[in-house]
Amino acid sequence: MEWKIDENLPIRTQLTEQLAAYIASGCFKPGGRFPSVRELAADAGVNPNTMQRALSELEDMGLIITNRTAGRCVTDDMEKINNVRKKQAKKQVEAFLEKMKALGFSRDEIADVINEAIKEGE
Amino acid sequence: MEWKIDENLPIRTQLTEQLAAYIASGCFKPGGRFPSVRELAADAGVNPNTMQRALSELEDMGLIITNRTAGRCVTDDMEKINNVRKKQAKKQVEAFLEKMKALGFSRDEIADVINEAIKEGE
DNA sequence: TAATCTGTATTAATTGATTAATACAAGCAT
DNA sequence: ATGCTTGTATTAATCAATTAATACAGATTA
Repeated sequence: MEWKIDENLPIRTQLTEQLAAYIASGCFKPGGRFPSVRELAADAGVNPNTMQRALSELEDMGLIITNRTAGRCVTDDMEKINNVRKKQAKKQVEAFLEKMKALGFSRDEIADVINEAIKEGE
Repeated sequence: MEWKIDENLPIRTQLTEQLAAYIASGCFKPGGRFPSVRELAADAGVNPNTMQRALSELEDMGLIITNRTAGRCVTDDMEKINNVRKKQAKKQVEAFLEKMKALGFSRDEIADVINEAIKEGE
């Protein structure tokens, strides 16, 4: 499992976002077992308390289900997962466009730059 | 002057980024007068100390020049300004692509979504 | 000259996030 | 039944960012 944590930004937020992305992208199977708080915390090199809060947020989003003593599992509600995926993507797109516009990029310029970047990555 | 501050993220970083964008996009004329620390701080609703640090970062980036007692002015080095503009844009593009990939979006999907979003805004 | 503005520096207080160190109750497997 | 793991809760400590309240020196301006 891979973690990209920027020490300068709130950790809990990043944990939530990345775990949500892992679920949304199918890295965690819908309906499948979800790792324990302590396991995830150790893996991410983070305090269990912080991870616990991130998981609470994931549950609020409806992405995981908690069984008090038997651990957690990923929701099997594919519609919910897809909704979260779309919502997160929309959020990223909007934030990106806003920042590019602030830098003075026109719509056309943004399209050019992004298409160029996508090509380069191949 | 417009400020978009997310209380959950480090303020100084956001101030620096937004001011850099204002300069990069030409909202502040190259070579022109730059507002005082106190003025900017009051306008942004932020502590002068925090704004001061943001301005220090802007100076480190070479975007503004400080005249100890006569205030500051924007650099007239257009090349420097353009470099910063490109650098910031690249940073935004890369961060955006990474997050979209984490959500399980393919290159084609990303291209579709972004082009759609650009169209919609018109 | 006096008032005002500039950037800068300093120290303390405050606030929030994160860590740390536990503890507890419930389920599950041996 | 015993030991293990689970999620959860609690309290204190730590650390960094931000705010607050000043102060100072130099330049400008009226």
